[in-house]
Amino acid sequence: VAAAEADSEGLRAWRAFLEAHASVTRTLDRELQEERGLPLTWYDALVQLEEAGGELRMFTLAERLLLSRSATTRFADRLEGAGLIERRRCDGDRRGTEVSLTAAGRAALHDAAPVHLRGIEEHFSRHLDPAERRLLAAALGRVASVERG
Amino acid sequence: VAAAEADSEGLRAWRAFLEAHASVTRTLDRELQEERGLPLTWYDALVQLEEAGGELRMFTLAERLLLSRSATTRFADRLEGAGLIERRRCDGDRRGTEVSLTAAGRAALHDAAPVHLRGIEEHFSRHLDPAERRLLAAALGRVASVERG
DNA sequence: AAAGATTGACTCATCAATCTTC
DNA sequence: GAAGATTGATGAGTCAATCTTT
Repeated sequence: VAAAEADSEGLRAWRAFLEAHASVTRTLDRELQEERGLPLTWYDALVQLEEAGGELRMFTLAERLLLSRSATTRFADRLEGAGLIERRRCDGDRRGTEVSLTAAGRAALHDAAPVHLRGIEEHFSRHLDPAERRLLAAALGRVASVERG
Repeated sequence: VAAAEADSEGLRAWRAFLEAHASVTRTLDRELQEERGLPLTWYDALVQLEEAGGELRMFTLAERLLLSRSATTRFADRLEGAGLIERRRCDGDRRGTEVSLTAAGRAALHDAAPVHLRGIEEHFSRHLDPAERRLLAAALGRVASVERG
């Protein structure tokens, strides 16, 4: 995903942004896959569940993972097949499905976390000085929150 | 694609980076599609060709688009089917295939460019002041170039 | 009828194997 | 045999339609 012809500073920032995203996410996915056999998307799902206290509704999981509902259904099929999560009909509202981490899911997450965190440090944070980290967090957080809404 | 549990500044920057990427690229793709009927991936391919002087080998196009060779073959099939590019056997080395922009391809590119550039300005650059733009371009350019290898 | 989740048809990516030319 | 490109099988995402529960 590149950009266009003119070369304003904003456009240069955008292109660098795209290139950095592509190269770093590919590297992180490859490392996690090779060292722990876990795709980055699976890791993300486990993180979301853990941060939510171990349990989420399909609907909410879809939002957090930036996936469509149907993609989340199929994704949950795979994670459930691998024994990392469980599905359960909601008690209050039986239209809904609750997804929760299994013991194996928690174990996979804790096994993978150091590799992933090391990767973020090594392939991303390490290239930024403290001021740049703060600025990126603030500036991109602003971009994300405005555009999400 | 989210990240993990600890909340160092580097990790906060990484999360903001991921969120910003997801929301902005989705918006840009949707706008380009709605207003010009062109997927962002197609636009990118046309830009790469134009910047290369209108002609590239499949091999090189694959590298620039960060796609596998086979994905590039199928992608070129679609673009060729739509009349935006042409394939031609290389003169010097007849193993290779040269891809070039057609007049329709150039027209589609020039038709789409203003929409895309406006989108980058509106959904990305606008949220950054001049100093932030410079810093992002420099810092992320560094990340990308080191990680690209 | 609307909300939550799933399924069907389709698009687009990847790896491994194959074909052609060097 | 190796390089460039393509094809086959498969994985994973989307939208539209469907099923169940409210």
